[in-house]
Parts: sequence; C-alpha cells; structure tokens
Amino acid sequence: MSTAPEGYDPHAFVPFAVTVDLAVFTVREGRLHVLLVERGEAPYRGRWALPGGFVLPRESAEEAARRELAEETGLTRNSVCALHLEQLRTYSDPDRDPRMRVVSVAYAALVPDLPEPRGGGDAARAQWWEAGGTEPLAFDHDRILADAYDRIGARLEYSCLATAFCPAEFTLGELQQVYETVWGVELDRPNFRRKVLTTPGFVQAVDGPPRRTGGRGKPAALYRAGAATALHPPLLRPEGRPEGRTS
Amino acid sequence: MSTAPEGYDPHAFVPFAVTVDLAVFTVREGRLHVLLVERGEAPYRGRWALPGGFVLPRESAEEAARRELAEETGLTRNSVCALHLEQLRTYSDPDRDPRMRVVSVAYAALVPDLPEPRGGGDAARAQWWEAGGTEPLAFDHDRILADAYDRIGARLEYSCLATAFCPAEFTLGELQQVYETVWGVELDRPNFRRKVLTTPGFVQAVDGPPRRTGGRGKPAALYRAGAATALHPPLLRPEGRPEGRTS
DNA sequence: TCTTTAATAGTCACTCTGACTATAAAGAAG
DNA sequence: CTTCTTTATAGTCAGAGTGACTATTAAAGA
Repeated sequence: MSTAPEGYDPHAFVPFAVTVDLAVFTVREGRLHVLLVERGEAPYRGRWALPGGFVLPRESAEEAARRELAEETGLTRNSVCALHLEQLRTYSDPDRDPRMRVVSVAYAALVPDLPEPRGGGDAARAQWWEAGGTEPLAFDHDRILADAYDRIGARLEYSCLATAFCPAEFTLGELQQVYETVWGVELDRPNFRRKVLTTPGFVQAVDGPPRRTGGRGKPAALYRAGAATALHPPLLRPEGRPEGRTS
Repeated sequence: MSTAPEGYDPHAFVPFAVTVDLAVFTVREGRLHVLLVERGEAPYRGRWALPGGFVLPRESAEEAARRELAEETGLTRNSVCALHLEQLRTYSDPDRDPRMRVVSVAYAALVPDLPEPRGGGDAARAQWWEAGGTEPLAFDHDRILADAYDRIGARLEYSCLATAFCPAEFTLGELQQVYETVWGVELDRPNFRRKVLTTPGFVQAVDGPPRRTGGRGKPAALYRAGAATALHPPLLRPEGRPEGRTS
C-alpha cells in the first residue's frame, strides 16, 4: 500500500521502474485501428509495441499518459486534454520486461479523426494498424491490447463515449458505424436511431441545414455529443456476450 | 510502457516504490463492512488505513495482494485463493505519500462470512468498520475506498459475484440481502427471486431438505453459486443511477 | 425521368421488469 | 391447539424497451 509497513526501512523496497502503455484507438474507414510504434532497440528490436514511456519523478501516471499521447500523435497538449483517456489496469508480472523490474499502468485512448501519426521522440516509427491484424507485439502488449479491446467494447454498452470516436459534429450513421466497427456486428438503423435519440443527453441536435455528405442518399442531420456520460438503460450488443473476460 | 524508451539509460528512471492497497469487504448483520488497520507509525500515526504493503522483488501485484490478504485476515494461503480479488486501479499522484514516491495498485476483495480480523504482521490493529462511517483515512485511502464502493456496486449489476459475499450454501433471501446492503435499497422479493432463478448459471439448487434457519417463517431452499460469472441481462439498481463515477 | 442509396418515420409482437396478490410453512402468542 | 406473525414461494398484469420489419423522403447518378 501507499501505507508503508510500520517499522519500514527506506531501503527495504526494491526500486521499480513505472511506465505507462497506451492503447490508442480510432475508427478509420469503418475499421478499428490502433496506434503502434516500431522498436528500434533490443529487446524486441523491430517488433511493434504500444506507445508509452516512463513516468517522470513529478508527474502522475495519467499526466505521463497524456504527455506520451501528445508526443505520439503530434497533437498539442491542449487538444490532448479533450481526448478520452481511461486507465485500464496495471501489469506487474516480474518478468514482463527482461531488462529490469517494470510495472506498467495501461491506458486506453479514443481519438476521433485520423491524425496521421508522426514518429514520437523516442520511437522509430509510428503507424495505425487495423485491429486484430497486428502481428505479435513486444513484451506483454498483446495481452494489454486484448484487454483494451474488451474494455472498449464493454464501455460502449454502458456509456456514451462512442462519441469520442467521432468529430465534433457527426451524423447518427457515423455514430452507428462506431458501434458496428468496435463490436464487429451490424445494427438495425431505425432501432439504433430510436435508442440514441430517446436517451436524454446522449446527443444533441445541431440546428441548421443537414449536411450534404457529397455522398448519395438523403442528407443526414448533424449532432454533437451530449452532456450524459452513462447510458441507461444500456445498449447491449446483439448475441448477448457480456464483457469479454469477467476478470 | 514496459517498452522503455529507445536510447534509454538504465539510470534515467527514478526509483518508485510499488505497493498494493486492499479494500476488503464483507456483509455482516445486513451491513457492508470494510477491513481497516490502524497505523502505528508516522505519517498518519493513529489513523486508520487500508491494509496493504510493498510488492516484493519477485512477485506480481496480484500475488502481493493475496499475500497481504492472507496476513490481514488470518486465512490460509489456500482459502485466500478462492476469494474474489479484483484489481481496481492504480494511484500515482506524486504527493500521495509524504515520505517518497509510492505508486499503489488498489484491489477489492470480497469475503463471505466474518472471520474476526487478527492484526497482521506489520499493522497495529485490524478491525471491521461499517461502510460509510469511516473517519478520514490515511493517505488517499478515502478516495480509494470510495472508488472501491462504486466498483463493487456496479459489478453487482453485471456479474454474478454477489455470491462471493455468501457462504458456500445460502438462501435467496441472503443473496438478496447482499444486494440490498451494497446498494442501500430494498428490492422486491418475488422479482429478485425470478431474476436470479431465470438467469442460467447464477445459482444452482442444493437438493435435500430446506434449511431451517431457526428463525421464524417458512424454511428457505438452499443454493450454491453457479458457474456463470456474467449476468445477462443485467440486474440494474432501482433509481437507475449507473456506475458511480464514469471515471 | 428513373433508379439507387441512405435517412427518417412508424408498426407490431415479444421480453423483461415493477408492482402486486395469493398461498404455504414455520415459530410465537394466546 | 388455535390464531397471529413471519418468511418463502407462486402467480398475475400492465408498461417499458427492443428486435424485426415496412414505408416514406430526399438526395446523387444513369
């Protein structure tokens, strides 16, 4: 605990390195993508990994995560503040890093549009990868990524954060595609619409003319994210699978 | 990240102490209780705190949590393995411990009956406290405990782990009281019964005669925990408050 | 103009739930 | 040994929410 044992010796504890790992998701062309960086050093040289880095002496893990997020995505610190960032869980297996004892706090981030990644400070290359098609990652990042998928999918059921994947103004069709992409299922359009519109605070209509997408059909009305964060009653996935692993 | 920066210097990172903090809950006489220990040393000497301790060099955070749980409750290592232990989240504010930089992984544990606590190795005293009536705790443990409440309440909605608070064999009335105690509401008995019994795998009937509680009314049938871990559809709280904070 | 595409409107049956009422089986009170 | 009280269990009924559909509207493309 934070509460060190009673008669504790300041040197009784082993020094750990504490890092953050980020699973940064976006929806791109109707498919879920995750941001990975290529490792330029041993171990796992040449393998892809989740972006991340050390927690600095005077910052919290969340601050470290936002700092790394800004570095990897090339966004300004301010715009990173608006992004949805959520602590996933902490990975602490003694052998998860062959070099030393590293405990890592994992975060999931949802970003709306698709800012082309620019290689962050210390990463060789950064690139969006389609979810599911990622080769084996470095360290225990396959596990972290799998946990992140589960969590995001479950969060869509009980929260309104699907809008975090959308730009400031979006159509209900775009919002529906977020659900379909993350869950990998097709949803009935009128039913989805009814659910979203009857949930107070999920979305709020933008007045003004509907946007013409330049695409085919009837132009869709535009909405913004509403004030609600929780979704009640939940919007459950078809085929009723609950929350990935029950952990 | 586990992935240390590329050109990393083994001495570039600050050493952190890593600890675990435990929110151990039980239901006792129809009220929710949490296990606290009294601090015998500065800082926060004499204040109550969540039990916990350092993560040892060769163990994971979860192993450390189970070890501490065994120490504090006096249970054997084996019986501790059967308890429900769930990682909550990690607290990493730079100033959360005045002595040094300590990052703490918080866990919630649910224990069934009420084994009288015996002071663990390094803790002055250990005692069950009724939830809600705890004076200000040491460090940021008030916050951790509040998060733990929220999480447990929300988990009851979507999982079958209410049985973790019950002994091996229990009546539906006892199971209902777990919900009522944790949520602080009253539930309709026939409706609760219907919900539990129609959810496959939530509970399984114990054959043999119903137990006579020695109490008044008609003796109730006994059940064991079923194989299911997730609860679908969920059993939502009345008054529809979702999941505490949305994090 | 006709076809295609997508958004929006509306219907209907089924499930689940909340609020009840009723019955059964025990102990307690008289 | 009734009668009352208490608790478990059975069953009913209406309303909310949802899944599966059909219909209509408004745009682009042939």
